[in-house]
Amino acid sequence: MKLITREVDYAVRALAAVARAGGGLSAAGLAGPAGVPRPVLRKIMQALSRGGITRSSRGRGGGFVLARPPRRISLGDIIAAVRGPLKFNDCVFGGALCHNHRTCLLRGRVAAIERKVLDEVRRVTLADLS
Amino acid sequence: MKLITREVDYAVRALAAVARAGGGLSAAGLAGPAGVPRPVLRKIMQALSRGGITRSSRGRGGGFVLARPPRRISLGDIIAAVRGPLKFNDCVFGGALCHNHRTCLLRGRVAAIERKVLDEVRRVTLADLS
DNA sequence: ACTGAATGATACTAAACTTGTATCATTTAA
DNA sequence: TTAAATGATACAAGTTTAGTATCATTCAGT
Repeated sequence: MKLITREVDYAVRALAAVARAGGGLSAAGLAGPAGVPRPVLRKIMQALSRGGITRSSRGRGGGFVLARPPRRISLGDIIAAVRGPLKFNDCVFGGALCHNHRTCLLRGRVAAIERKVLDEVRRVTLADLS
Repeated sequence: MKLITREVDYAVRALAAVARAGGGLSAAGLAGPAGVPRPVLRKIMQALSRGGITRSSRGRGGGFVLARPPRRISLGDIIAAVRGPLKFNDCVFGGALCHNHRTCLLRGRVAAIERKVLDEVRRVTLADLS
């Protein structure tokens, strides 16, 4: 099971580069140094913008800047933007079939673990990763 | 991302049934009540036996029993047997290409989180889940 | 011995997710 | 007007997960 997929890894590297640069950086400018295929990086940067982590400016000379300081961008934010929210806990029986859904012992335990992981990934910030 | 895949979920249910039964249970006897396709359950039970969580007896009247008391079978054991060890941390660059492998900040953080999750899944036992 | 019920091992198919590619539309500065 | 950039979206390939099928082996009961 991967917590950090390739896309998350790319996203962290790209954001670190944006943070270092201070000014705006284009996807093309990011992809090269990071060793990431340009179209992939574009998709990732778009997801980060949709998630409110970066702000983009279009057109010639455009690019991406951080929407807030690195210390206020968490690994959890990045994962959520790129992959959607964490879900350790996909009930096999989808709630409909399983009457124990609310009381299921496994699910309760796993939900608790998931909350801890969420705490952890929110505690790590881009500032720690740059 | 799923910590609990369908197979792990099945495995927990099946083991809980074995624990309740006290005596040995066959895959066929387990699959029905749990609502799991029989061949799937067989594969899972085989994995659990290979992992030393259950002991099997073959031939007529055979089946599965727990290899040790429920309190000593952890969710971590079950996950490891069915899916292999947890790996949050698949380095994108596979170590060969990436010179920062040892110092990579992201990897260090994620490894720490992984250790915590390992602690957690080892702390939950089959006895808690039955 | 024979038979039927059971696991061991393994190969295969199907579905879902991840990764990477391609295209076209829109915006903006020069 | 043009070139450089993002927005949106559709598509293809690769990998993982889920489920199926088969044959070999073991063992109790007759």
